[in-house]
Amino acid sequence: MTTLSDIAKIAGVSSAVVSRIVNNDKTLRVSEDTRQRVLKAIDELDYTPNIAARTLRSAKSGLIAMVVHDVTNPVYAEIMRGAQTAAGDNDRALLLFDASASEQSASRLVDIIGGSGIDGMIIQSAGGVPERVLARTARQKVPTVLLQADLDADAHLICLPDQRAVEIATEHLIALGHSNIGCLSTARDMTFSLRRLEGWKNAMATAGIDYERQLVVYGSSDMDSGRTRCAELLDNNPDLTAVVCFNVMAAIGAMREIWSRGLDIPGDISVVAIHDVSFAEFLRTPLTSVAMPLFELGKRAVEIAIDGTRPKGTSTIDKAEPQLIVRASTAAPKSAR
Amino acid sequence: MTTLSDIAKIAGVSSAVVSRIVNNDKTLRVSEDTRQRVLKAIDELDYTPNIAARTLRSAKSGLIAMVVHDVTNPVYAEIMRGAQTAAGDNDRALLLFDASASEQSASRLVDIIGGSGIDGMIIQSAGGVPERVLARTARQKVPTVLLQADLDADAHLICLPDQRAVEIATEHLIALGHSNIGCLSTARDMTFSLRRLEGWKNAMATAGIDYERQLVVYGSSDMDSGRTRCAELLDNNPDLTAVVCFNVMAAIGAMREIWSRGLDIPGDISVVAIHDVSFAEFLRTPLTSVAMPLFELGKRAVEIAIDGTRPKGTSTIDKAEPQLIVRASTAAPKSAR
DNA sequence: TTGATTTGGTAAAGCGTTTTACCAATTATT
DNA sequence: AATAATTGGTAAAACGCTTTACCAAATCAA
Repeated sequence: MTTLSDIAKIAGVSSAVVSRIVNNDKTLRVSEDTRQRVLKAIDELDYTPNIAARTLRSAKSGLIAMVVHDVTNPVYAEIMRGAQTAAGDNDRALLLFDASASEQSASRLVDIIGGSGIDGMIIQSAGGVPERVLARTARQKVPTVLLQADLDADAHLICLPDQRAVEIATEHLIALGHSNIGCLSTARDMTFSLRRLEGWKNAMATAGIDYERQLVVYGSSDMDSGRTRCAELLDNNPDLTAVVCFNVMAAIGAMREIWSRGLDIPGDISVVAIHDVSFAEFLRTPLTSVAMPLFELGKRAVEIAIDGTRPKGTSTIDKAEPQLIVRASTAAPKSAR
Repeated sequence: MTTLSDIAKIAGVSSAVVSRIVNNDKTLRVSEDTRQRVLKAIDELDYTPNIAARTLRSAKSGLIAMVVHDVTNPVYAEIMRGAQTAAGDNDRALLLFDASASEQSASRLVDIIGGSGIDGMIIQSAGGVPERVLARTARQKVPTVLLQADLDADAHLICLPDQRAVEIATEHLIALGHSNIGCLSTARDMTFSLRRLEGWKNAMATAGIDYERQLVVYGSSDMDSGRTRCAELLDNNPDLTAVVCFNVMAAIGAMREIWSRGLDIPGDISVVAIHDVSFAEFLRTPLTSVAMPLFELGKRAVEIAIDGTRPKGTSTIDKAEPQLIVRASTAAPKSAR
C-alpha cells in the first residue's frame, strides 16, 4: 500500500507536510510549488489514507453505529435511508445492527464500542437493546441518539410528532362518527407509545367521549403481533367500530384478524395506521394512514450524533404536520349510516 | 482508556502475554496462575482491545461492507438480515451502503476501501455501483461477493435458482391454460435477469408455445418501474393474459397499472411474482409468488466473503426448490373457462 | 555431572497517521 | 547594519496492538 511517507519521499518533503495537505490544515504554510508536487504524487500513486492509522491517532473512526429493531419493516427502512444519506453527506459511514438478529451481533457491538470503534450511536430499537450495550456507550461517552423512545440514559432524544399524529388519526375517526375507538399500541414501555396514547386520549376527551382501559392493547410493530393483539381488542370490546394502529405493519396484521372473523373493513371496523408505506394503497382494503417524516428522522439522528456541540435533550421533528392520507379503510360506522 | 499495558502492569507481566491471552494464542505457554491474574485484571478494568490499533497492526478490520440497491425493498431487507446474522456469528460487523442514497456515500466507500478499512465486500446492487468502487476493491484485493448479478470483476458470485423459479412461475400459468404470458423483467444488463428469462423461455418452449420479443420488458425492482413497464407490456400485447414479474415490488406496480385500466386480476390478467413478502397475502388481490431463500443468500454471502480459502467462482443456493405460493392473483384465462 | 529440553515468559519492532514544537533561511523594519 | 518577523518547512513522539525472535531458569536424560 501507498503510505504517507511514500508520497513524502516522491515529493521531496516530510510526511508531516503531506498529512497536513491531505487534511487541509489551514495553519500549514507551504509554497504553491511544493503543494502541487505533493498533490501530483498523491494523484499518481492514488494514495488514500489508512483508516485504522488515522483512527488510532485521532480517535475518530468516522463510523456511526445504528441499531435497528427490524430492518425488514419498511418504516424502519425509511429511517435508515435518511441516516444513510446524512452519513454520506458528512463523510461518515453507517455500521448496521439488527436487534432482532443474532445475539452475537450485540456482543460484537459491545466490543466495538469498548474498542473506541465508533464516533456515535443511533438507537432505533430501545426495547431490543441489551443493557450492556447502553452501559458501554455511557462508559465510553459515545454520543448517543435515541429515536422516539426515551431511556434512562445520558443521550439525545429525537421524536416525531407522535401525539399529534394519533390525534389526527383519532379525530378523523371521530369526524366520521366513531366513538368506540380502540388503540393498537406499540410496546408499553416505550415513551413514544405513551405520547401516542396521549394523542388518542386527548382526541377522545376533546370530543367528549368516554374511554376505558380495555380499549388499549400493547404489542410490537410486526404483523404477527398486530394480529394477536387485535384479536384481544375485538374480544374485549364487542362494540368496537374502529381501531388506531400505532404501526402500519401491525395494522396489516390487525386487518388480517378482522377479515378472518368475517368482518368487513371499513363496513364493520375502520382501521387507521400511523406511518405510511408505498404499498398501503394496494392492500386488500387500501389503508388510511398518517405519514410522518421518517427519512428526516434518520437524517437528523446522524446530524445530531456527529454534532458535538449540541446540548443533550429532546427535539421533535415538527416542520410539517403529520399527513392524514385517507384511503378506503376508514368510513362512517354503521350506526351513523 | 484501559490499554494492554495497563493490564500488563497490574498483572505483572509483559503486554505480549496479555495480547496473546486475549487472542487466545495456542502457542503461548503460561502458568495457570499468571493466566488467572491476567484474566482477573482484564475483568476488573473491563478491558476491551482497541479496534483501530488492532486493525492497524493486523490489517484485519472485522468489517464487511454491504452495498444494497434499496434498503426499503423488503426483498433486499431479508438479504440484509441474513448477512447481519452471519456477520454476528463470525465476529464481524456490517457497514451498510445504500446505492440509491447520496453520491457522497459512494465516495466514502471508496475511501474506506482504499484505506484498508474493510475485509470484504458484498454487492447486492450490481447496476448501481460506481465503476470506481469496483476498481478500488480490485486494486485492494478486497474479497468481493456479488449477489445474483455477475460483473466483469474478479469476484465470487452467489446466485439463487433464478431460472428454476421463473420456470415454476411460468409452468403454473401454463398449467392454468395461459399461453400469452408476458415477462416483466428486471434490468437487462443483470445476469440474473437473463437467467430468469431463460426460465420463462424454457417453460414456454417446453409447452410448445411461441413467444415473441415484445412479450418481454425490462425495468427495475420498484413499484414505479413495475407500473410503467407493465403499461408498455399491455400496450404492445393486447392479447396478454398473464405476466410474470421478476420482483415482487415491481409486481405491485404492475397490478396497479392493470387495475387502473379497469382490468381485473386474475379475471383479465394473472400476475405472479418472484420473491414472496409478508404482506403479499393482504394485497388487494393476494399475490401468487415464488419464494426463494433470501435470508440464506445474505448469510452465505458473508460466509464466503470471510472465507479466504474458497476459490472464486459461482455458487447457487439450491438446497430447496423455489416455493410456489398460490394465492388469488392467478387463475385460468377467460378463453379456458 | 553435563547437555538437552521444556517452561514461562520478555523485548522491541513495527503498523501509518497526526500533531506539537521547533528551526533555518529569507524578507521586512528601523 | 542590526534586529524582528515571516516563510516554508522538519523531527519525532505518540496512538495501542501483534508478533517474531530470543532467553533465563528449571527440569530431565544419560
